[in-house]
Amino acid sequence: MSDFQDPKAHLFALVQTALTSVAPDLTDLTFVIERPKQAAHGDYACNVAMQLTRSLRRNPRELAQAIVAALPESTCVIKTEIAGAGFINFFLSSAARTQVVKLAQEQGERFGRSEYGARKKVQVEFVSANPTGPLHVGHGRGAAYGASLAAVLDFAGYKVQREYYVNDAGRQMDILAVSTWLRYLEQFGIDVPFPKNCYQGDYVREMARQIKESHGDRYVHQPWTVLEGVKSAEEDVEEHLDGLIANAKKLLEDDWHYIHNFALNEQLGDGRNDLAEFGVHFDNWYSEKSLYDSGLVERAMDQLEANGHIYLQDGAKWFRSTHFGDEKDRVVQRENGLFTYFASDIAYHQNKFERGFHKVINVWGADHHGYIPRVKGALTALNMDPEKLDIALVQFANLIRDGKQVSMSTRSGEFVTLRELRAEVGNDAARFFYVLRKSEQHLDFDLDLAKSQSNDNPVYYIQYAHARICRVQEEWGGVRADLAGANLDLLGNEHETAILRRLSDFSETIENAAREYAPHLVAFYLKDLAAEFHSYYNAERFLVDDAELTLARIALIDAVRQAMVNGLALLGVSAPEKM
RNA sequence: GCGCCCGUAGCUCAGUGGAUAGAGUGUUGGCCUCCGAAGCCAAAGGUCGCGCGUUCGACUCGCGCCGGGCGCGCCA
Repeated sequence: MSDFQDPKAHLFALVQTALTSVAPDLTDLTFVIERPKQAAHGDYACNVAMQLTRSLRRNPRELAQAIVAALPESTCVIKTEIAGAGFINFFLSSAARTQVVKLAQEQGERFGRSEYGARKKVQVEFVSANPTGPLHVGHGRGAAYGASLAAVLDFAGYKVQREYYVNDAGRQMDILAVSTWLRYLEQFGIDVPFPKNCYQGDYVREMARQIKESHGDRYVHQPWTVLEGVKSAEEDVEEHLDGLIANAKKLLEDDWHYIHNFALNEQLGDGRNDLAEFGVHFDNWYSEKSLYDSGLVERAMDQLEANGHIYLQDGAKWFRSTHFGDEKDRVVQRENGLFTYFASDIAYHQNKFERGFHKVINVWGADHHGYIPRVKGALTALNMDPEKLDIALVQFANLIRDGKQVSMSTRSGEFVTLRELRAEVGNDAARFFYVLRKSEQHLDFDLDLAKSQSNDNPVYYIQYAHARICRVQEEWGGVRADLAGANLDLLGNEHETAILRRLSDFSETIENAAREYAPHLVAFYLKDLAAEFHSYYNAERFLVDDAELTLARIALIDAVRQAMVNGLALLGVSAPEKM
């Protein structure tokens, strides 16, 4: 019976056996066993004869004949034929075709899992948005993609860690803290003009209000002290802001850390809740600040310097990334002594590698693509293998409302938040919509379309198929254990054959999605499966007078149900029994 | 200017180097006395941006163009 566990692998082995007599000298031949597009071409087709034709200088159809003649006997195969340019088409026995139904019964929620990843440790780092405000719809795409990718990798047999890199150090957090403080001062009538390059959103006012409520006027300072020695915003907006930050630190002393941490924890907590409601969870939240506190940044810089990849110019320290294919060298330590974001990022990636992953996968917005050469260069410079780092670039998600693009900017406060999006279209539709495009494709998220009680929305199409199956099974009234005794040889009409083929491809689809970092393949698979089910539903009745046939059909659609439950779970979409 | 991504039906998009390129949506016409019509069936719709190359075979790989998006800071 083990032959039937995976018919495709079985056929592959048969062909390889045949090759040992037909072409014993060829060792590095590549060929595939694949699903023909048309059912008339059999259950599987093999292109090996065409691949052989050049090296053996023989007619491909003749070679196909020779290979077919050399194939070992198999109860799996009832017929082979040679077609087209030299394809070998295989027609499987009923038992081989229907074994997937038994597999689904036996494996249940594990149906579709595989050992493809061989328990190798991989890390998926995603979202990693600065905790300086609510997550917006762009982050949503990274969240949905990363979560689905991680789930797919897990299902394909990898040991997956989901990580969020928290940018809790650096200037952006200082800007959030000073923004909060200035809003706080406003509540006491302290008139310090709120800079344009501070965070404008109402959530900043809300945090200021909370601080006032808990601590009264404790953090109030007079405007002239706040502005003392600060360059005017008209002169230089960035230096103006840096001056405000410096004064805030000086005036508030230890209280600065309170405000800073309060704002950080509020925003990080808000993002964490938002993501959890979206069905997106992380195993590890890695703090950028901890890289400094534990000396990892300095250690990484020292090692780069010891390896001779750092030089001094204009008072700053530069990493010679051009040596590793980058277009220019990059500053790691500024003239003022502060490390750049790049410096902590080098230490972070070094640390990731030291944690022993087989693959480290970063999900980044496509606008960061120019950043890849310098990070890989730094890893190379630290004697690490840059091939172990994969960057999955996710293209922009634009939001369309009333046929127009909505502008998004955290600083200006004009963004549409992920929370708002979820409220409008629902978590299921949002999760599914986000992964229905391959990551390299720009996504226009049409709010009006997604909002409209959408028959257009494919998630309903799939969920409806699932609900229909549940309804039929309810009507049937039997118990799932009865299905083990079904005579599956009764399944053979056009619709049943198509569904059996589709179900047999489930596990392989997951593997492909894992290999290509392409969870959208799962979404499209489920759409196709649902379409075949709906078509079957309309063409045939499941509950018929013939009890044996009924049982076989219920067994089949139960396997469809299982594939849908498992597949939708990977995408973070629910599988309701009623809609 | 350089780099990355995209270009497939009117529109939105799938398509591990294989046989006659597929869905959804839109248009037109059908299907509920029957397990849920949020469904199904059918018709119509294509120089796969253009050119050259590799290959037995190219939407798929390579090179060069054309068009669109994004990125090229001592920002993160």
